[in-house]
Amino acid sequence: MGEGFEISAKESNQEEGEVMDTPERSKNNQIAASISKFEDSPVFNFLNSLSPIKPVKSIHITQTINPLSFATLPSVFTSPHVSSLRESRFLRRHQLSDPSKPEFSSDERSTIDTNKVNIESSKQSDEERENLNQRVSDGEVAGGPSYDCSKLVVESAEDPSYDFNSPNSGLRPSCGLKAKHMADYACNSSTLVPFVQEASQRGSYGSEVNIEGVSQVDQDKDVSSCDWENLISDASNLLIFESPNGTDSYKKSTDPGTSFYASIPNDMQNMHSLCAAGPGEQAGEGGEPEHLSTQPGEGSEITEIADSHDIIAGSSKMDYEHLSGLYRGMRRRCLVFEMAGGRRKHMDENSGSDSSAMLQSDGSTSSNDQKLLPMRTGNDSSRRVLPGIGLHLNALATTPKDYKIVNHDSSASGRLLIGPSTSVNFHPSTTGQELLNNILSVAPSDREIDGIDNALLPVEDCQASGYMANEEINQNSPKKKRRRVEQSGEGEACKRCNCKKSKCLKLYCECFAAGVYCVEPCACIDCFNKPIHEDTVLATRKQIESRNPLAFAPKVIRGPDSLSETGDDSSKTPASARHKRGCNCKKSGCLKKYCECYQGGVGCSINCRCEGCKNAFGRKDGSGVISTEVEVEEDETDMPEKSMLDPSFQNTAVENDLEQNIDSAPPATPLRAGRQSVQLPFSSKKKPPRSSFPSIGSSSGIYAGQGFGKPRFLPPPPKFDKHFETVREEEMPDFLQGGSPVSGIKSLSPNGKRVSPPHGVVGTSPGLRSSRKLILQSIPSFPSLTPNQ
DNA sequence: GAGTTTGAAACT
DNA sequence: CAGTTTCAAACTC
Repeated sequence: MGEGFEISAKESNQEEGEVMDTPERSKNNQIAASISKFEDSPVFNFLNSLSPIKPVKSIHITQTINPLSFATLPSVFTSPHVSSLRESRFLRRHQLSDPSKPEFSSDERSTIDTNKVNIESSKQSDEERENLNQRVSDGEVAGGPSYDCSKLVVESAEDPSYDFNSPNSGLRPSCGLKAKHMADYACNSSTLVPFVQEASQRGSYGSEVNIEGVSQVDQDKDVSSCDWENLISDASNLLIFESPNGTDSYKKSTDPGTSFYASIPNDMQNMHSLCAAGPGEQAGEGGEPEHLSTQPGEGSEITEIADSHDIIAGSSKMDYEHLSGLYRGMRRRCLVFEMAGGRRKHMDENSGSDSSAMLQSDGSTSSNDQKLLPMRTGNDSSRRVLPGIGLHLNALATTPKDYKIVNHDSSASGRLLIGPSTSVNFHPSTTGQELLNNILSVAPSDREIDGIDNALLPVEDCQASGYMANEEINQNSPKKKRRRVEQSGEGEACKRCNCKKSKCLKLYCECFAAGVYCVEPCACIDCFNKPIHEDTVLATRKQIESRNPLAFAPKVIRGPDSLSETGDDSSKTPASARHKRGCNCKKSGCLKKYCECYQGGVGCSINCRCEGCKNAFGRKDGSGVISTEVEVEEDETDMPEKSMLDPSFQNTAVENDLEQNIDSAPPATPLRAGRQSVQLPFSSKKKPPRSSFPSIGSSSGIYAGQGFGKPRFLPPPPKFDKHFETVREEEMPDFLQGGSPVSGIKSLSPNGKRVSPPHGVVGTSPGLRSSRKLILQSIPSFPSLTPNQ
């Protein structure tokens, strides 16, 4: 690994120049090359020794960590791309690494990536790009020089992909491939390659991972000494500690080259071919984001694998499709924002031609995801750097490269920034195949880039994502659109606005609020929320952020507790989630979508100033689920509604009910009493604790993640989907997580009824408990966040 | 499809 | 920070 990688790096350096290597490295590389011969055997041994260990760690770590840290991790990008498989291993690394990553990985990789991009851009002409795009669409991997990388990825990926199926196979082969590819292609993509390799290796489950880490270690150590034992011991250490760097590198690698996805493969076959490439890239690009999202654990890993696998294999494993679909959604969200940023850069660098480049690289990866998501994590590092708050815009501004163009084109409408919300994807029923179908159908033949703006991403997600797609696309009427969206369950991802006066540059605009560009389906007038007006959009976002840093942050925050504790339930149960600011409903009883809490599928919390809260998902009181009781009590009028609930909600409501075990109890506790009364949040069950950990349940901001150092993707506000919520938690932006959602954000006590403690945690109960919560929350949340970032 | 209601966002 | 206005979604007819 190390050799191949280094070699590639050298070559790349020649071409690209510079970036890759520091003098030390070059030396190390040379040395390593010489040493490598010797090392092989020892290294392998070393790896072998290591590999067993890691798996164990990985497993445990994932489980333990995921709940708390993962949310952060995923956001980090860190190793995510590596893959679900890796995650287990890297879990620690990620956390540890995250901090380190920025330095090491970000610098080198980012630079490399940029170089690549530039190179590619310079090399490729627009025509070539177009050709590539077409190829990609066709399923062919692009052949251009820049594209070579993609090929490499593909090839290497293939093995891995298969490996995924059979974990055992493949590690070394992949390595060999890597080396070859690296040497042969000597593409700028060197970064990519490593990444791919890693991905593939990881896919193989691990031993490979060790290798990677080892390779790095080897480099460092080779120079100094040949003592294998020492190396091994060191390596082991390194693996643990340094691994982060490795992960970083992976991330980096993924970001740059991989960042670009081919827009969409038309055919399954194409898919397959693309998929072959895809794993690497996807893993690489999406990988981070994906991982971020996926980190959750074994299950996540599996899903990811499945995704990659599916994509890669093209295999059409239907089984995985669903999962993949989910992930895709996840990825998209994440990707989107990242994309946005990355994309823009990319565009800038490439001078707009990027799309092709992106396509190429992406194309290779093109998997369903790609189609769906144009996004790529792209250069996470750069993004990470961005200080911005999590706003998507920020992310965009900062990380132009990431943006991907979704070419979708058309059919759909346009381009959307992918919203976090692609919640649709998550919907169980449709997900996989539908998405694929949609995607396929949608196949973006067009990729014409309007320009940089376009780069931003047209997200297909809405359309692709789901149910919505076809219908929505066709339909223009805002109402229909909305409803569809709701029905689809998507909440925000595919939002369609109908703004008349706000120019879609205010939070009134759902699209804007979600960090997404308005698309055709939108019925907005005078819309400035389009790629063309990117500058304006970004500026506006900044202004809004300056006013309220969390303006674009997910509105719904999930309590970590729920995650860890409740586990399944928590993820599902809305109860754990809370609206960051809380609602202020006066007349709706929090039983209609007017209520953001209700709309987000979460219960009202202390932060809420609502009157007569009947929120079926949970009252302020913390009475938790409530539902019926409350409703019964006060709302006689509302009752019908409750039962009815919005169609869109029904699903969620049902789920919630199941999860929450809604108190069907009619008795209604007087709404107010419950609410205000502060029934103990804790009493309600999980709420208090949940609140304590702020996890973001839904997120409105697509971009958001990036803004904060890490590119977290805020999941779209899942207004309806709870699935999202669970996922989101993981995805939650670090900052969000760190701070108690509510507390951190704002203490709401407008009315003074309830004041969230300063730090706010969300604490449901005012009073003493709140204090407790604060402590707990504050502590866990922040720490976790920082490390990753 | 038009009009009303609602509550968040924006403004003062 | 509080009150008011603006806005667009949600809802109703």
